[in-house]
Amino acid sequence: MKSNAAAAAAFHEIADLLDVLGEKFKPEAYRRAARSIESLTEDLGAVAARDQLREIPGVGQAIEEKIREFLRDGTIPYLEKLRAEIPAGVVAMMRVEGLGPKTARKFWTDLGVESPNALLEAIDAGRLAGVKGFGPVKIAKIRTALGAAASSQSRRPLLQAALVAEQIVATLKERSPVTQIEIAGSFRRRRETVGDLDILVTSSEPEKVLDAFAALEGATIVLRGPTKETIRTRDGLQVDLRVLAPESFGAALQYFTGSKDHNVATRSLARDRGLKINEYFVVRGEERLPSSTEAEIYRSIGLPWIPPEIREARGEIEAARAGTLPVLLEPGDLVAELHLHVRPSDGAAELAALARSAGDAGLRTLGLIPGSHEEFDRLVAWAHGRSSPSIRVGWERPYGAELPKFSTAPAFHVLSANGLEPPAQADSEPLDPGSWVGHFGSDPDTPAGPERLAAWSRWAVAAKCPLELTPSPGYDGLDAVSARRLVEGGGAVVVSELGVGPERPRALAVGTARRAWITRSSVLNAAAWPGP
DNA sequence: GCCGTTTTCGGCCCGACTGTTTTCAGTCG
Repeated sequence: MKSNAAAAAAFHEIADLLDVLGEKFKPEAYRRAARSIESLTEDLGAVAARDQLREIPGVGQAIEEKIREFLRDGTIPYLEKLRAEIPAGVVAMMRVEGLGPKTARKFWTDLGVESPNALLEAIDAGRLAGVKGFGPVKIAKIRTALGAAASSQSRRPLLQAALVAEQIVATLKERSPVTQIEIAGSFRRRRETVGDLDILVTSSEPEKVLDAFAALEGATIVLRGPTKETIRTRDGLQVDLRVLAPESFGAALQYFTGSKDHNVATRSLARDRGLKINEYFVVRGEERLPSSTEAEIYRSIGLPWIPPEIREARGEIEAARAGTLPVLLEPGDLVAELHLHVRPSDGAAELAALARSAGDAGLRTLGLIPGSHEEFDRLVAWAHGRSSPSIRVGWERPYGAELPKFSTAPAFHVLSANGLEPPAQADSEPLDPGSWVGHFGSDPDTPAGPERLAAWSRWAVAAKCPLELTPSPGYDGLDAVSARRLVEGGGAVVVSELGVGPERPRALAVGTARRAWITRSSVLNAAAWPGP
């Protein structure tokens, strides 16, 4: 496998192994290159063929050579050497909560402990007692973390995190004196998966907010200081809360939204202007510049405000500087929801309510998908002549499956990839007009990997077939990197929030579209789309 | 290992928090 994702994985692994060796700056250098490669909208092989690997941020001479080795042989000798030197379990130990490279290395070299399991045995055998730096509290914590490491997943799908986030924000607003509240981090950037939630608040009574946060149902307190508190929810999601002074809110929001690479770039711009940006203020010498809003932070470095979804150091700083930031898709740009499944039990009253919600949400067209032939006919009859919104009845079937005979042709076709790879030939399958492909994962819990999504977007460019974005990027819908690849190639997307009721304001599918630098002109169901 | 409209060498974010250590090291974000 010589995909971008596989190359990135190799560099991430090199970084982890170098961490164990105690290298100070190399791991970050390899990680930076890995992140750049992950967000590349082109195949690494194509970039190498043009001899432009060095243009990838974070790729210099040494990493360019390793990329070429990888593309040629599928392996990197340097990585092989490191693997031979360091047991894989030591990296796994480093991953355990509260353990880092120093500790993992110490256990390995001083105690001969080479894996999390071996560490557990060593603790039970009392071999950690008396080791310098490891008191009873720390040992107990490690023991707990070892138990948790096996069961808790690290990152979870965006949608799942959104449900938790909404709940927590609503509760804090209701039960504590918060003035401003915002979720920062990768959730705000609408990454496909979220590792933790970073909640920022301002309040005149911080203690009360911290208390309310600690009292959230099912919460376990991980740590609590005067300005910062961390809990773990019942299902294992870590949530950080930071209480800030209002004059620092913009600086903190910018700082904790990231991404890391974006912040490195903004800080370097600040340095060029004789400024420093930290999580509290923009500082010129001793002077604190206004830092209560993000716009002020960006203004101080001569930039317009940059939408959080594209803060990934993938050209947004340059675009902001040149005044060419894209006008990203907004929820209000969507004039149609084209992916709404109708339940067999939905009678005329329920359908009318759906239509009303859609109209209330500002939609001009609602696309309904029945589950059976009979329902199809019933819906077509019901939909006839309706307007504001007008109703279209479509059909969903696995990609490649034959379309059943209908008395009236479906208005649109959702073709489910269902975990399959795209056909090798773009034109192997004649597509009905009004077709697009979605459901890339094999089931709701299994995401399609970046390789498969990239393959579908390559296919879609050639086949001139739109692909679907949903609230579960990488799972049922396209991820942002592949979506950007698709529209850069001239392709289009259908943005489906999969609902018209209260869940619609979440706009997670729109978030993914924004992350992919998508403007409304590439969106089939947005106002400005030139038409099929 | 990467990077450079102040540097091709010398930087690379740094503050909060915890446990243990009596002044700090490690982790985390």
